[in-house]
Amino acid sequence: MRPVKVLEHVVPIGALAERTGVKVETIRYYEQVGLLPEPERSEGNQRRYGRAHVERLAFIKHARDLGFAVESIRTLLRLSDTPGMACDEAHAISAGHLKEVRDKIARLRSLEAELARIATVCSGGVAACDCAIIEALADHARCEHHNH
Amino acid sequence: MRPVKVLEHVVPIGALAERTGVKVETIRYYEQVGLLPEPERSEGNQRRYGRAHVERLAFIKHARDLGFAVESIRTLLRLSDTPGMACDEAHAISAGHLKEVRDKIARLRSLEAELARIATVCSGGVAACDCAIIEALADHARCEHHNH
DNA sequence: ACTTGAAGCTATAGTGACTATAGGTTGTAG
DNA sequence: CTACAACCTATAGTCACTATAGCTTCAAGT
Repeated sequence: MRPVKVLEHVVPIGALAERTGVKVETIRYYEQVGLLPEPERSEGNQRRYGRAHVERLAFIKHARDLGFAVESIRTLLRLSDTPGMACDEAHAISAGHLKEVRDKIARLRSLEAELARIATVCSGGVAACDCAIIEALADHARCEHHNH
Repeated sequence: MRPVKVLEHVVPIGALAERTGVKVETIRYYEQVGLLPEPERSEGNQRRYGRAHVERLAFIKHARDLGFAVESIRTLLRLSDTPGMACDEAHAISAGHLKEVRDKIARLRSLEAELARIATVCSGGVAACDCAIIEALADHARCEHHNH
């Protein structure tokens, strides 16, 4: 049996990137801002990640995909590291973020309606248009979008 | 009749900010990046804006509120400055932006569903939760959100 | 053993669209 | 004439990366 020189779960940064779908540069960035702990290094000073890093980075990736801010993720990670952790706080972060997402959706729907209106004004051919889109943008008074 | 020292439509930057709802710093920024032309200056080197500036800044504000990128606005302004302008191009920019907004809405709705699911897992009391939100984030396999 | 080339390293600057700060000057009302 | 708000420039900071330059290390092939 050959000596186990490289454990299956000890991987360089490129492999970690491939496994988690997070870019190499982004991984180094997460380390820099303290989201991902500093890993061991090879003799030649290259990063070597273990199973714990893979899991932690997967957590971060999933949370980022869901739109959580890095600051929120930092808190969530801290909570998950705490043994008898405060579930309330995690719930609050999650609920707060859900509210933000819903607000953003509402705002975008309002924009969508206004943009659709503007876009159709000009679709009737060159005759009516000199140019209706430009005019719609210039003339706020005629705007049905009142969020602002 | 008193001499018309200050025309009603020649205003300092603060008044322009108030009229358009754009912050003073942002106005200077727009000038810096070439969206808003450099205005006349007072003897003491302070900016003095005329009616044209008010209108142009209102256009920019409206377009930004609608989520157009500064780069798109630059193009739209160029088009609106052209006499026999290319309405097609304005229409394309507008339609492209509408598509972006719709894509963004779709993505956010997917996030919303997943977040709502995660948030409810934990709402049944402390018993079931150690902590379900953290677990949901850690365990991507159980995730119903498949955009990523 | 040696070469080559991909993958890794650090440090720094750039992105978009502002926002904030420091430290100075001007305009105007009392 | 004195306060003081409003203005000025220049520079740095925000967020979450992304890109670049100029190196070193690793692993596979000859």
